[in-house]
Amino acid sequence: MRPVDDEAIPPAGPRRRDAAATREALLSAARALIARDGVGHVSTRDVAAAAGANQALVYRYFGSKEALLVEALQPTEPDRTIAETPLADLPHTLLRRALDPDAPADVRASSMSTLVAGAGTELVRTIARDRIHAGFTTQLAGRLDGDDAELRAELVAALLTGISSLRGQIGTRAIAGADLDALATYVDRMVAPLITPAGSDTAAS
Amino acid sequence: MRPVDDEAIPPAGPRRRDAAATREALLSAARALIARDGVGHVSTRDVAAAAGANQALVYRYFGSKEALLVEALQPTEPDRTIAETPLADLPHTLLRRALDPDAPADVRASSMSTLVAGAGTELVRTIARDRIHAGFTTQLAGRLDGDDAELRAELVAALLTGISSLRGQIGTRAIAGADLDALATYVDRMVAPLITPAGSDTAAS
Amino acid sequence: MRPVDDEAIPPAGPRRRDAAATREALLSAARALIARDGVGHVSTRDVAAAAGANQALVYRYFGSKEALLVEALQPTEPDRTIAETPLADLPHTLLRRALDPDAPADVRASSMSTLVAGAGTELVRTIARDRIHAGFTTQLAGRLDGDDAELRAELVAALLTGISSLRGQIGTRAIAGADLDALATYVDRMVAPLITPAGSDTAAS
Amino acid sequence: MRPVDDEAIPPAGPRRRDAAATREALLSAARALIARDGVGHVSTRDVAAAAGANQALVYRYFGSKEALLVEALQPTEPDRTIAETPLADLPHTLLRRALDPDAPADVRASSMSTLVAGAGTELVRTIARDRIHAGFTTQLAGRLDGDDAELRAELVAALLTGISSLRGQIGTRAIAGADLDALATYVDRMVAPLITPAGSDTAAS
DNA sequence: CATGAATGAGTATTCATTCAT
DNA sequence: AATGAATGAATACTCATTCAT
Repeated sequence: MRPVDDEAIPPAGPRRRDAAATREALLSAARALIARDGVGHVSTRDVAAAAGANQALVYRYFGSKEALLVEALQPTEPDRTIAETPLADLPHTLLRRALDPDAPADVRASSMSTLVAGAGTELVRTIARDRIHAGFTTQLAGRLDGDDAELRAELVAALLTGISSLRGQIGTRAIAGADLDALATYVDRMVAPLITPAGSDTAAS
Repeated sequence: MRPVDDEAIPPAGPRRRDAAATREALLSAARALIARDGVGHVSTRDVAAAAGANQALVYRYFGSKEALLVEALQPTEPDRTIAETPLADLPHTLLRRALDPDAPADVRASSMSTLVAGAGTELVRTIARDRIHAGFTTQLAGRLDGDDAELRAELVAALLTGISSLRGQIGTRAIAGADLDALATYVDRMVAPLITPAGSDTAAS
Repeated sequence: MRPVDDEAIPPAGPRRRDAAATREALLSAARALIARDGVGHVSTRDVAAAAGANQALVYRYFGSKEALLVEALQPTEPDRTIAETPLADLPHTLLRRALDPDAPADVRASSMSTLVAGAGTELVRTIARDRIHAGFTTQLAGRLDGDDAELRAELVAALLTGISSLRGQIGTRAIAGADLDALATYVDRMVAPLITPAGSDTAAS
Repeated sequence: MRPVDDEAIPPAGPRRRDAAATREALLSAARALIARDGVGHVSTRDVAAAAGANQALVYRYFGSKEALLVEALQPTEPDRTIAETPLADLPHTLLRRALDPDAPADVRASSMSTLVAGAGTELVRTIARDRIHAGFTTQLAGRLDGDDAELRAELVAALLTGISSLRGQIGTRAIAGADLDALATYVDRMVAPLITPAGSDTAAS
């Protein structure tokens, strides 16, 4: 029932007398551990050790473990993809972003599949919900015509979340093994009925 | 699955001197707790209490907490839905099964979204993977014609997993609020490109 | 700022597999430590160590450190002194009880001066208040005639509390060095105006 | 003295580059906190914050938390009451001084009941003892005729200490609720046998 | 002279697990 | 077959204190 210990996260060298750097080191250690073991499995001790810092500094800089995690789960830079990508390109663009295995730890730590995997606590659920609401329920839905725009937007999120969970967390054979282009092709087809102008077909079942 | 205390799980009466029954009581208590609080939140003490049994019996009968959970996460009866439902009806049928909030605890405990939410541990990941392999990668893929059958089958699983996560765990506004019929309609449309005889259109993008 | 380490409390030998005895050992260790170091300075670890028991047993048997302390601060047997001693003998009788240096740890742990010395926490304040209310404000006052019975009764408590604080905690030269008989003589004289039938003298100042 | 948050202690503005003033600010903050929360509840961090100073300055100026507290617990100005008040007026005069809730923080911080309530540590015990020795065992006793002068003087201290503990710390019903005049009347009567020229009656019991 | 960064030891509490009965 | 006692390691968090700038 313990998380994987492969892919060890080496303790960073001591980063003496530099508050900003220490804070960042803690955050970044937290993200690495979250990405590797899941939100539910990070302890302040491990974070401090991985950051090469004293455990008490977590409280100096963040006030509580929870506050540290909340900050670690926030994406480091705002994502304009949903706002700016042409609708037709959106599905596979988002997919590639979500599945990029070379993404830095902070991106992986704040990915949807990481969040869903840590959905055992209200904290994480809230963060995940807010992120979907902002990106999909609000932003993407605003770009969709026709009925049920919010629902259709969230279904895009659901598909992407499901895929990244199966590929990144669970590791099912076909999805984990597929190449991105093949996946992108199918995702585009599945999403097409949601984003193409609904027109008269909304009523059809 | 959110840790709520509303829906209390009453301690079962003492089940003295009946090994099989005690074992079963532990399993069933574990399932109820998993369904209510998530895999990551069950303690052997709570399970024992809910089963009206002694905590040490977990070890007598299962050897470890982990082993108990593994068994509790297995579905109690084989599901013939994937094998027997006409392909065209399969998506919404599976969706209704996955989202039924009145399903018995053992079904909810072993649901995909419960598993994904507990994906912080290798144990749970393995169980989830095996279940998708059996139901989708193997069984459903076997019923699909054309290229990439396994991948297309797993994409159905991904969509359903994503939807039930967002509805049952995260609680996003539109998906959590939608009525099942509306959801089913859209799911059918999304899945259609995957299960309709692919014919010549597999190559088209 | 650390309490005295003289008069070491030896760790009791392991008291295996006897719940009642272990519970009692914890209580009694707690009382010894309270009597020596004050309520504010007992840690669950020290109590467990002094009791020769595991720290977790504090929680098994008492639920929390606070609950253990509350129980440890309770007198072990009800005191009928105030109810049954003739009024004229009461002051020196109570004094002797309060100052007996050979009293067992449980009596010393629950003494007024110990409580007052730990008055930094609401918990201890409440216990002290309740004890004085029961013994003096209610019981003794009920036996007093004339005006201000409650106040006069509490003044008896105040004097006794003050004396035992100065003798037992602070250790002032004269009070700590005095023999009990001399002390008793003066206490009787001080208390006399409070317990003698007030008659017409209440008005006099 | 009960840890209340009502009566908040505002952080003083920055007191830059004035060693003496900073030292004084720390002392005075310490006194305010002691008076409000009790000796056992002051942390160097809180003191520093309340003084608007850096926590490390506690060590620069005092060497240790303990040394700061020792100094904070000393009365700021010598009290001539015991030396100069006519014996007959002394009891109620001292009582009013001890119970004045509007006394400045430094007086309240160094009051006997505050000291007794912090008697869990040797440090505080020593301070309390020294203060009683100076004021009562030596000074007051010097003004008393007859036998056992030191003991009788300390008994006055004991009574006053007891009363202020029950009124200010424990809060027993009658003593905490009594008005000062009533209290003073009874205190005078109790103390009378101690300070009136004892003459031949010392032997009588 | 003053600051703020860093440290190590301490706190209460919980949990999976084993042992004796 | 079952019970309840006991254990050890882990967790989040706090505090007095020291060090480098």
